[in-house]
Amino acid sequence: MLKFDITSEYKNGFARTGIIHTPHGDIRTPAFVGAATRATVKALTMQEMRDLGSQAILANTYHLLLAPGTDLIKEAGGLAEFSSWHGPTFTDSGGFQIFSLPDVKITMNGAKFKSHINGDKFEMTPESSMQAQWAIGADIHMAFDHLAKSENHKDMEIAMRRTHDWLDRCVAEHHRLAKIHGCDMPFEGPPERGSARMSGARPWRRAERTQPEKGILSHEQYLYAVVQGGTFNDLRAESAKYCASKDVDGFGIGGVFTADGMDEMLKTVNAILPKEKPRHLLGMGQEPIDLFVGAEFGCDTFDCVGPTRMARNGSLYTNDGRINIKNAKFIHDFSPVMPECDCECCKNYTKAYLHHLFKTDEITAKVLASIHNERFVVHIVDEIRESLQNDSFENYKETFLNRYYNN
RNA sequence: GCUGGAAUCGUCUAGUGGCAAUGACAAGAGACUGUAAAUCUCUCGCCUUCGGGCUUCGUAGGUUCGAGUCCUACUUCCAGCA
Repeated sequence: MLKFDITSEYKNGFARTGIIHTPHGDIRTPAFVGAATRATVKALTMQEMRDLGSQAILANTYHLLLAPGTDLIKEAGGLAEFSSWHGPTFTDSGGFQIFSLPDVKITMNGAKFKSHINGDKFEMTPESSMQAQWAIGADIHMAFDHLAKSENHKDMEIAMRRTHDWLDRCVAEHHRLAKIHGCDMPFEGPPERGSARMSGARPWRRAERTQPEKGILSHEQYLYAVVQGGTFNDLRAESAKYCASKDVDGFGIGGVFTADGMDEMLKTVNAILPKEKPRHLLGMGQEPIDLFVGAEFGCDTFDCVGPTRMARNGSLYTNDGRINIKNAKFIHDFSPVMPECDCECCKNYTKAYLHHLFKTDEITAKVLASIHNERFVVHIVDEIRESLQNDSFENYKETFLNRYYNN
């Protein structure tokens, strides 16, 4: 079982701070997890990710299945080793991507789809997603879920029930694979400070483990169930109950697209999910309000492609709202993107310079912008964690959001 | 000097008698939430009460109901020959 220590609980009964102990190191929560879909955070090196304070990354099973193939990642020693991240890792199941493709056929077994790269036909099932994720070897896996994009209650209910059926199969397959990998021993707790596992230099491996099959990743891997139900809180409650009853290590909350109504939904879901297991809010974090509301109502980790995608497109976060660095008004602006920011971009470069890099399509433009945006969201969640611990969350939230959204 | 060719929106470019006139780039702005995203959308002669109005294809004339397109002259540029 994944070890999760709750270090403080907030007075509203939902928010908390904690530490998730993974085989590749600890995650102090709440935490923003960098989206490294294809085993890389676009435009950034893993060293840059470490330097900007990222604690963990999330890769995608669908993308890694298509390229370079999950067996190759296993051969390389797993996601952390392959990518040189050497820290805590998550994988998404592939459900979200597959159900975003144009030609998806849902079958009894799972979902049939075509590669967006070359049209190759694939079928993904709960079992194959688990197998792929075990080959990729992230510390935390997501159950294969059906994300419906409908506004219709009946459609959402059908998708939710399918997600629940698939969850049972995911759990069974996960435990089968855990046994094969020699990871069925109880987790013994966090490593000692200064150990290889704490430093993150190498994947942590247990000393007294039965010798695994050759080529099999030997570290513990954990499974999160994914709560669905869309915008319907009765379905959310049902889904949370179902997921809570399963033998999983934590929970993903999926199918959320906007902060509107998210507070009520999270109150419903997180009141049902067991407190002692971590919760990941899937895909949310492009808007600062997502992070505040998410943490306030009991989510421990977040991932989102928004910050880096917007960075590549020239949209940069500041405490006064987003700016488009490509706008002509920045041609002569020799101040940093955000003077209060401690990132490499803001400490060393001006808006005028960044504007120039973007207008001339220099690669560095995307690098520096990505460093800044990723640091911005990582920092917000770090501050949220601090403020929850010293009981200043409400004040921080109000001050931040007022300034961000009223400028 | 002679001969031939060419001049179209910031740039390059399509357009041989019936549309403010093609496409690309540049420029201006917007979008982006478990990344089919180094992507996508809009604007791009001037004015507009969004119906339309006005002025445009080197310059000046001409032919024609109608000219970026045909004719004449001029200007500039390019190539070749002197």
